[in-house]
Amino acid sequence: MSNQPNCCTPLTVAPLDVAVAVDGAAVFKALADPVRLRLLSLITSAGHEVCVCDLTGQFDVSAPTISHHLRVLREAGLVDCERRGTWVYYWSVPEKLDWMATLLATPVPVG
Amino acid sequence: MSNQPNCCTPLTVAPLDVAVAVDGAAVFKALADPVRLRLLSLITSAGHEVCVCDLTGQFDVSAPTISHHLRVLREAGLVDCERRGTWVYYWSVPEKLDWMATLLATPVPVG
DNA sequence: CTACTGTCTAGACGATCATCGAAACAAGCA
DNA sequence: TGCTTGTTTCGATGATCGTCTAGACAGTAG
Repeated sequence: MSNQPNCCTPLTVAPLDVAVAVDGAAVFKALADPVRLRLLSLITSAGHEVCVCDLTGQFDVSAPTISHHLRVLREAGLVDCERRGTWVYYWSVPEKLDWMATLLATPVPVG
Repeated sequence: MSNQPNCCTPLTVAPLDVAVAVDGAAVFKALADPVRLRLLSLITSAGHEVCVCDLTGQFDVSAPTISHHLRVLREAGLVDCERRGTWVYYWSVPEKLDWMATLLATPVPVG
C-alpha cells in the first residue's frame, strides 16, 4: 500500500495503473460499510480526537464489532489512534481522504 | 438509493446521516475491487463510450467476470450502457462520481 | 434457416466479511 | 492484592463476494 498524500492522476483523466487500482480498491473497501463510513464521519467531522467510548453508543452493534471496524479503518490508513490511560482516542488522517478525493475528482467541473 | 447529483454535507463536515451512510457505502463497495476501479477508470477517462470488446482484453479474467463487474458498476449508478448491434457500449455517469467526491471532500485545504 | 461472434445469465465453488459471545488485556481505584 | 470499567483479540457462524464453466440470448452474414 503506497502512502503518497497526492496519489497520481485522477481516475477520470487517465486509466489507472494496476498497482494504484489495487491500493485504491483497498481503501474504498474500508469505506464500503455503513458503520465504518459513519465512524469515519464522526471522527473526521469532530475536528479533534474522539474517544471510543463516545462512538459505541451511537451504533446498534456490539463494542467488539466497533473495535473491529475501527481496526479496518486504521489498517487502511484513514484513522490513527492512541491509548491514554483507560481510554483510546481516534483521529482521522486527512491526507488519506485527500488521496481518495483526488482519485475521484473530475479535473474541471464542465460549465 | 438516493440519486441527487450533489448529495449532502461532506463526511468531513458533519456526521453522516444513517441513510446517507448506507447509500454511500453501497457506492464505495462498487469501487472496492481493483478490476472495477480500473474498468471505471478506462470508461471514464476515455471521454466517450467504450465497447465491452475493448475492455475484456485488458484484464486477466474471463469475459463473464468482466460482465459481472460492469453490472455492479451499473447497478451502483456509476456507468450506464446500451447495446447497438452486436456490441454493447458503456459510458460513465459523472454526477455519481461528483457525489462521491463531494462526500469525501475536505471543505477548505487548510493552508 | 444455419453458423458464427459478442455479451449476458445461471449455478457452483472457495475465499472473505460482518457480526457475535467469550475471554484476554490495560488501567484506575480501594 | 483484588475489583471494576473500557477496549481489543479470539474463535465460530452465516452471509456475501469474485471467479469460473456452461449455456442462453442478441445480432450479423451467408
